[in-house]
Amino acid sequence: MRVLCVAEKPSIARSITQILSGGQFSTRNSPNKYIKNFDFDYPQTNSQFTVTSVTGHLLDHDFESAYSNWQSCDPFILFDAPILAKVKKGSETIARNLNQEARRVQVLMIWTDCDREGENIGAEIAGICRKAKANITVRRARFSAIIAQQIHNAAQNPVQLDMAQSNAVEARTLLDLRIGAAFTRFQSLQLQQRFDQLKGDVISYGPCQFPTLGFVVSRYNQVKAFVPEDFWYIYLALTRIEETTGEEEETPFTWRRGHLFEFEVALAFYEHVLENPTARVTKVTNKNTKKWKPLPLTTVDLQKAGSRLLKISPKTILDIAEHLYQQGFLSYPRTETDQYDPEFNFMSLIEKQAADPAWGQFATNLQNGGFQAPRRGKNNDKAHPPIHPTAHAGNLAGDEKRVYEYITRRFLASCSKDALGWETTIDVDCGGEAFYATGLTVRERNYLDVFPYDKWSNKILPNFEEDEEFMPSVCELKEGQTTRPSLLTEADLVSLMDKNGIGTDATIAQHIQTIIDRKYVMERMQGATKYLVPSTLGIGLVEGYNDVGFDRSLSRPEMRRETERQMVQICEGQKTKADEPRDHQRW
DNA sequence: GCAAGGTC
Repeated sequence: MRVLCVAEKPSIARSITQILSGGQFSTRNSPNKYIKNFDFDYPQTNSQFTVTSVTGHLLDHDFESAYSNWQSCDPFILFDAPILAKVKKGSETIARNLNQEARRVQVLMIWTDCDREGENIGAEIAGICRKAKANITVRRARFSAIIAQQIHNAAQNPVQLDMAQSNAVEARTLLDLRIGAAFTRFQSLQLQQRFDQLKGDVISYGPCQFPTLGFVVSRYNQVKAFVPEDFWYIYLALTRIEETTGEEEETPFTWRRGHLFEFEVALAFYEHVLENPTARVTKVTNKNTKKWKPLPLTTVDLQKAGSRLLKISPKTILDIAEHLYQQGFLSYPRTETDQYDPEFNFMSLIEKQAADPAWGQFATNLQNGGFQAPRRGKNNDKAHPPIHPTAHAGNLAGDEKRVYEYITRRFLASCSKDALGWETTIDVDCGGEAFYATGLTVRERNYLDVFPYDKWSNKILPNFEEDEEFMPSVCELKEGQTTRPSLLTEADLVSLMDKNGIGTDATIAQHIQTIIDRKYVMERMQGATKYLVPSTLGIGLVEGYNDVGFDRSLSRPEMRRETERQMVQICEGQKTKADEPRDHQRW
């Protein structure tokens, strides 16, 4: 029997081939320069296998040409206009390869990622192969990690494609196109007519880009509407001569009440303290504490860290990681998974870092007993492991080097131990009011030695005994003001989108780029931090949609959440894709 | 000229 295996991307085709063939295979070129066809015998199922791949989705959706002219077609017709699926521009060679290979086999086995998009890509592949060979048998291999035992198991126990999941994706695809095209044309034409300065600009609407814009505008409005408030607090401090250094050291104590917004009340407390100014130590607490090592790295985390620590935009970070992946230095950089498979081979990867001049010694220490299995996060996309270095890269430069370094240090840190410390809390009573001071002694730095991005340092307190009394050297009623919230940073925006389900790990950065390209949002540097500021156009669009008076504005994330919920319903068989567009036409 | 989702 001849079997054609099709993976979602070339790298997976190669891995599957390695495992199933045991390394004995021959390679043929395909009409596409990225894709190879691998042939070998698979005696376990008495078959001859050919393994190839696509590169993600093969099809693109668009309206029939009768609907392509913006002027001559009412945008609202687009909600009902027929949509055609055709092979994407640039993917013709991939489709031709499938066509040729399918003719040679009896069975098609789909090896796309085991997620919704993977199921849909599988259906696209099946469609193309069936056109080439109508009676081809279609099977689905299910695997959640590139591990020999799982891959063999998947090859020997194939299942069926899950058409419900595929249909859910198709429903979303059509919905996004209809809504996006209709609203984009409508608002572009309307606004271009009203405002000369917008002539020639596309004013796009998208179900992801608008909530993204909404977050930026909403924070901007909060900043603008902010009115600072005065508050008051009692500040207590004791100056002592530090025994070892002979220097004066001031130990500040924090008021347990924090700060108060009414001056008279704060003053009353303060006067009471002044009448009884002797401070008494009520309690000295010592306890072990630790600073947790970082979780295994996801795409969203990498983008946040990159923006915050390396000052590289989310889009650029992903591009750099992609390039490092293609060179074989990194695992697949688009992943939601923050837990490693129990069988993951950490040691062989740590070994590869032992040669590095900067962190090689740390890697060696991990090999010699310093290793501890990484923490397990809550997310698993069942398709890819957390981002980790797969080879040592010694000759990188510039931002590539910095990104690789962050990922590698983070990997080594996650394989190390939590930092351990000793925390001291001094509780003090003064005039009936409670104050406290906290000190920290770092006992074991552990992961911190390889991960300079986390700060945790000693804060030494002088010795205090329980029931000890002292006269504070400072006791003041201080005034402060609430501080204005800051504009949104790129890292904040990535977090908000992730939390609200706007976009995916692979697309969040693109949506941010889109609202910048559309001139809805500008980047503004303040010191070393990049903030996002909405333009007049961006603010106007959001205000416009808010004013329409829907209970859920199109600039809010709820609409996307609803689409997501309905996709889950399709996956679970409670709805069909035919329900979807009609539902949305009501508004 | 419109979207969002894969991946190169």
